[in-house]
Amino acid sequence: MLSDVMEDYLKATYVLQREGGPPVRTSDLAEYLGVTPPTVTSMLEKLADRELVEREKYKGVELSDEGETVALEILRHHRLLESYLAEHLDYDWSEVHEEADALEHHISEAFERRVANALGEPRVDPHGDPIPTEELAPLADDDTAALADIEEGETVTVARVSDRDDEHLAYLAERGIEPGAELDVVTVAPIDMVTVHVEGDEIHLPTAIAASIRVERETRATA
Amino acid sequence: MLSDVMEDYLKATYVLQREGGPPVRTSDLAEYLGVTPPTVTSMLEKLADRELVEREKYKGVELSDEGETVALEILRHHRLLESYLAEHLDYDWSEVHEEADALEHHISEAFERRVANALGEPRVDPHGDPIPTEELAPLADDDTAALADIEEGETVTVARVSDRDDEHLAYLAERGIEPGAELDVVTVAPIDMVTVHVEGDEIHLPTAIAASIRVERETRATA
DNA sequence: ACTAAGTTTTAGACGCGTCTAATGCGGGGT
DNA sequence: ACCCCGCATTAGACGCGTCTAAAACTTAGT
Ligand SMILES: [Mn+2]
Ligand SMILES: [Mn+2]
Ligand SMILES: [Mn+2]
Ligand SMILES: [Mn+2]
Repeated sequence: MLSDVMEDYLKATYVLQREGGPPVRTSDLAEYLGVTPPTVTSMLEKLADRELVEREKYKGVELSDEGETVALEILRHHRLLESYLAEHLDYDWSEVHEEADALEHHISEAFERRVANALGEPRVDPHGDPIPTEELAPLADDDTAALADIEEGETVTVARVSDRDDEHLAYLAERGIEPGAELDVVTVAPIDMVTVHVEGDEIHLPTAIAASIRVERETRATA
Repeated sequence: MLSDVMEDYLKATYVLQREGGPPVRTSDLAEYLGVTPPTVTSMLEKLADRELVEREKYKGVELSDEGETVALEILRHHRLLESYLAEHLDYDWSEVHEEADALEHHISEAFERRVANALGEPRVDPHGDPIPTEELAPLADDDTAALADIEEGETVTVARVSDRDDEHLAYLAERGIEPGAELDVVTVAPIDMVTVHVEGDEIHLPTAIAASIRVERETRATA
């Protein structure tokens, strides 16, 4: 009953709302989705009519519970697909995103279930992002920090890497910076640069990239 | 560059052309695709403009070489997906068709390759239909006969079952009539019915169903 | 050769998702 | 308080894939 495109707007709104908080603005969605602002406005009207978002004109939009559920459903598809491609079809975790984006709107509930089952009901995808449960319960708040904000001398564990950019992902993959990796933060931003040690290697990361790596401070997650 | 819908028209044209020969008529496509004849006419014009079909007005349409290649590509996706779902995701061969139909337009060439590889480059799908090669070479002509046309007393091997109808498929699956099964044809059409023995069981098949089961007479294929 | 039946095409419309150009709103700096 | 500027919305258009209703063609039967 919802088009692919509507599902993408809802997913985008969810992601942006999670990182910037509501309301999500027209221009942010336009940029995220690669579309012009008037296009977003008209879609947002449609979504508001269907009560998938609450819209305040000129302010932006916030997902309704129903809209959030749709977003979680698509996110579950996306992340399950990424996990499956990586685990069973030999994809590298840096090339998995695009394929999942194309498929996420077209799989049945049966497919979702069987893939989840084949994977053993995973909780996180290859980038470290949480996979919504089958019941689509709201996700826990994110309590990680950006690598760019860590102090020199700290040791942290990589929790997530942004799946938004293939190039960055490939760059990090080559250097062993992936969810679960331990990082010693050596220097921060002598000039727009973070230097870390990982597995004995010294790696230099532009701040733009370091900002998209989320880390945990204590090793509390090694349960 | 081609829309999903165009791909579906090309695939449908291929299938109909294979079973009825060219030209494929507007109304046949309309019925096959569940769409009205004017809709087909307008799509066929578009396809002819792009030289994917040769069209003779009021007569019908025949695939160009390029159109056939597209059709084979989609058919390859479809049948590879069906095979993969059956083999690796625990689908029954009677429920595989719909999922493949939804996914066939959205997988990448990389996905196609990895799935083919995981399956060991299969030649036929779970319904016994041939899978086009990666190079999309034209398929060999079909030399099977319809079960409905077999004489009483013959023993035949099931080559293919039509994947068009879930209900029929489930019916046949339950009774062990699947590609590779040996059938003794006991009686033909006492009144619209074919009776066969398979694995010791006696099965009665309405002619409508028997017409959609393709069989081989000699056991020559047991190479 | 004519006509009726059936099929195909033309004509005109609609909803969707998108765009560009023009207009409208609203908050921050003087 | 006012003005500007940036952002958002409105207005109007377009291509796609679909439809219904009307017209045109084909063909088979007399
Ligand atoms: Mn998507
Ligand atoms: Mn991911
Ligand atoms: Mn299809
Ligand atoms: Mn099949």
